[in-house]
Amino acid sequence: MSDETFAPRAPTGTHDVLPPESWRWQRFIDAFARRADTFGFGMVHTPIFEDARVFRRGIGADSEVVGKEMYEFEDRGGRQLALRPEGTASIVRAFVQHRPSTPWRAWYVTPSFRYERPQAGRFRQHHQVGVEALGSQDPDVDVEVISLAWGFLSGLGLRQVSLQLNSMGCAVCRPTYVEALGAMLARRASALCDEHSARYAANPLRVLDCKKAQCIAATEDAPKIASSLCDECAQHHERVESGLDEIGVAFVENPRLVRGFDYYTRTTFEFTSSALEGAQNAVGGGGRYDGLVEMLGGPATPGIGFGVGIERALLALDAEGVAPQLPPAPVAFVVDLTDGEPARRVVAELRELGLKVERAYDGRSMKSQMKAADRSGAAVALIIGAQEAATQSVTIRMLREDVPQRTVTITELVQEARTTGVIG
RNA sequence: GUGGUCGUAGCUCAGCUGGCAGAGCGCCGGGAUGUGGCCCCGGAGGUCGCGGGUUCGAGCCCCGUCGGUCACCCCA
Repeated sequence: MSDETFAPRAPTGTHDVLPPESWRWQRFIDAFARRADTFGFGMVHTPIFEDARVFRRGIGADSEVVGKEMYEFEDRGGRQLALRPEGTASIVRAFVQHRPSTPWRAWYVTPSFRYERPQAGRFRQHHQVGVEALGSQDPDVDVEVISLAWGFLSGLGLRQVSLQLNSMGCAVCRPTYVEALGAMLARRASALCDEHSARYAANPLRVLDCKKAQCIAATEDAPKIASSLCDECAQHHERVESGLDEIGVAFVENPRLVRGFDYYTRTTFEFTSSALEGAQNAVGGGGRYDGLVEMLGGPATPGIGFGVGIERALLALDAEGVAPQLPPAPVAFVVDLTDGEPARRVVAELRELGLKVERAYDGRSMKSQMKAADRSGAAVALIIGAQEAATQSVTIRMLREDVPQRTVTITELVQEARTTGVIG
């Protein structure tokens, strides 16, 4: 592309987040951070790229996300790296590397990359907040993790979100089930959808998740994983369910819920919004991954976590009509007609008190500055003209209420602001 | 990867069977000399996504291409 026509844009499927939208993001992340902290999770940062094997091993080399959608590249040193396609594997890699004492609880906020065709609610770079709890297989941890997600989503104001729950079994009981399911699918291969009639054998579980009418019909009476769980898994699942009942978190049992990553064992769950039309209705999901730490070279360590998509959750809030909160307006806007030191002093001293103060620049006309003051949403305009500058004072003009304006010295203004926390 | 749809001012869009590129909003300036919103006047701002083709003439028709958007698939 020649320089004359070079007009850069954010790459396909990526987006800039500007005010006021960025304010919503900040609030969203803050709310999650506070809630995660009350549950004892500490924030963890990991690099957004990893040795590609970190993702390939745990998520599954033949999974959609790793096999077809991962951003992979070779760096200048010949290393095979990949941009993070989901949050869990990196955290587990960090756990294996640093071996913190267990139980270990981490929360994160991160971009996540998948090479997909963008559409409503789906991007090549999206963002998630999430948690991972490592080192315990207690079903109470499952319940806590799920209730953290649930409480967070409803705390945002979401009402049309439902929780779907399933158990994927473990290394002991799942193979038996998958074999039985595969055998059954083999007998009906011709009844499956085009894609799965040829590929069901690679991962029979995925067929259960297929939304095509043929597959749904052909698997209607397929064996349910719930009925082939081993005793330990069945007991674990029951305790998760009763725990959720106890604390009043409603869920629907969905034996067809199969998530896209191979590392899941036992508890899996997904939060879907009925306010989001179409297929992109999952706002969050997660599950237990009792074998993942070992797969990444660590000691046998159980774990469970979830991720919530920031863009999806905000989309769901919009769809439910939850009004976004606006950033706070400045408390004062300084209108300066003298291009003088007093205006700079007022702005600096008020900001030093922690007050949000704005002003105009470039020596604009008073009319222009007053318009800017009004548009800023400030409650008060502090006017400094030749008169005020000469006496080190400001004229306080209230913009939102009908009261006479008054003039005070800058020293008085700052003193008043210091004691009352407001101006005017 | 497949398909639908749309690309005209910063934003939202109009532009007739092909004939001088427009509006609203926003922005800047002004409306008796220091006062915002409402109103009035003026101004800046465009290679009509890009490249070919047809034509006396293309924003409009044809082909290609890039991008946005929506859906399939998959997922947050």
